[in-house]
Amino acid sequence: MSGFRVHNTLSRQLEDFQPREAGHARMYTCGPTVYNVAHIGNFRAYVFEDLLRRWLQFKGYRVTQVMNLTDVDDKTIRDSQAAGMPLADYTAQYKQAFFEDMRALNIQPAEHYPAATDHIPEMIALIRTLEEKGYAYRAADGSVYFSIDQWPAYGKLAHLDRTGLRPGVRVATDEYDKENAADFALWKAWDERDGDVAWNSPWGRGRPGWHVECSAMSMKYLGPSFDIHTGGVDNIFPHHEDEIAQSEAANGQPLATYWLHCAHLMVDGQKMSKSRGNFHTLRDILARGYAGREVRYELLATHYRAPLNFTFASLDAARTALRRVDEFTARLAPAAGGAPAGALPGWARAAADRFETALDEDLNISAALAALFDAIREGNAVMDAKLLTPADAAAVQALLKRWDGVLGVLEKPAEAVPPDIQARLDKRQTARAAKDWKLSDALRDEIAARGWTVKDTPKGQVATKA
RNA sequence: GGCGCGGUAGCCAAGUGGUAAGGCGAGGGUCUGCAAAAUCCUUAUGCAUCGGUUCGAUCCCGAUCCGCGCCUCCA
Repeated sequence: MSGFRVHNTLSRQLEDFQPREAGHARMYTCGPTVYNVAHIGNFRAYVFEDLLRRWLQFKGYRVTQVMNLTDVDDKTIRDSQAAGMPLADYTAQYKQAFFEDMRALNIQPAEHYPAATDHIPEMIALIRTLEEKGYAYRAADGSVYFSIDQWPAYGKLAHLDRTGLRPGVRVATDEYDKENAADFALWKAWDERDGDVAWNSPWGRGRPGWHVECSAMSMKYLGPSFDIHTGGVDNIFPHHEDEIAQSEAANGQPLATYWLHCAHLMVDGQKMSKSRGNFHTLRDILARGYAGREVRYELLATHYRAPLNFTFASLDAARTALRRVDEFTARLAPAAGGAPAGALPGWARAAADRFETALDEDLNISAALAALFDAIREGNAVMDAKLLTPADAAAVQALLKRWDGVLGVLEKPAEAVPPDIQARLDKRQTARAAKDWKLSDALRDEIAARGWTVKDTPKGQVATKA
């Protein structure tokens, strides 16, 4: 028993997490299509996956995470052509932007970020295997399709009855050659809209279908069968269903044991998406003066399987909540005074237990944060009563650090005080020593005008960036 | 139509068959030269609606209403 239970989309049940290889968790997390800057709805999924990753590490597992970069598909081709750029140059800029945003959100890097265009041979090999085993067929135009009629388990993830699959409204004109409307492309024959984007293959020039990259790359980096596969709920069907069909038909073993899917980020009650145009990018939000850390908290604080309605009001609430965390840690440091950590005080021990119990239960982040804030309240009360020993304070500091290994949001990035602000702080300190309140207040106004806030605490002035 | 998610205080959000965590906001106290901040306390007789099971249901069962997602672009 690992104690960690996860909701598996396959069974729609909570299941105890047991990796295939003892002590090692292998996970594949569907990544971005790099045709544009990702929006924060996309990042909700990556923050969820980061929490999952960090929780596995907290539980003592070595984690191998793979996140793919989809750098060839209809949209990347379309938009690179519109920009008049080679595909690789066009996608490179969005790959870079993606990693910048991931850093701003304090998301730990995965072990592997394979790009689709670097794995065409692996995909061709997989398609050949499927062809040899009779799961794939070649259509008149040179495209290769997966035949779901040859794969009885089709629909097991989405819980779809194949007879109930309604023919899609959006059936592309070049898909008349399919035997079954639900068959999906493994290899797409080149057409003129693809321009110079094409690779040679046993079936002629063309490009891979969307789903096949994930099957080929997960196999390469994680083996034919691994532990966890994640993505947004919109990936359940068809993307993950198709991945399962391809991989399991080719390998004859389960692709992944656990399938975890996170709910959507909403805006005004509707799914945030590029096509709806109701999205915010991280850049936009940072430009409004919010910190990546605040956005991370906002995305993190709601359970991953519940829809999250994004508002600036809740981002403000996140900021205020984090300020409370910061005040507590700032207060704890002098209380500890560098003393060695003792045993956790009882109230902190209880909070630590609740924190772990909460995250063990399918990453119940709300209950874990409740434990955090209870600890802060009790810690403050104990400090008010001057009952916290340095050893206690050091132990609580260590607990917060341990928690932050999971949350990635408690530690405030240091703010360097610029020289002009520091000079005013020094002058103000002198003025205050002389009880020259008029000058002190004038300096405070000057500092405020430069975007900083001064607080007078028992230990002196503290300046923070507004 | 099929497969799903959600409806808990002003807002956000956990949770349990025995009487509602936490965050934000609000009100009050403490601290303070003033301020700001902080901190402590208080803040849902009720958990969409209607039935049922039960000694007892927000939590179990049934039905209904509302919002949202997927059903071959989508985290």
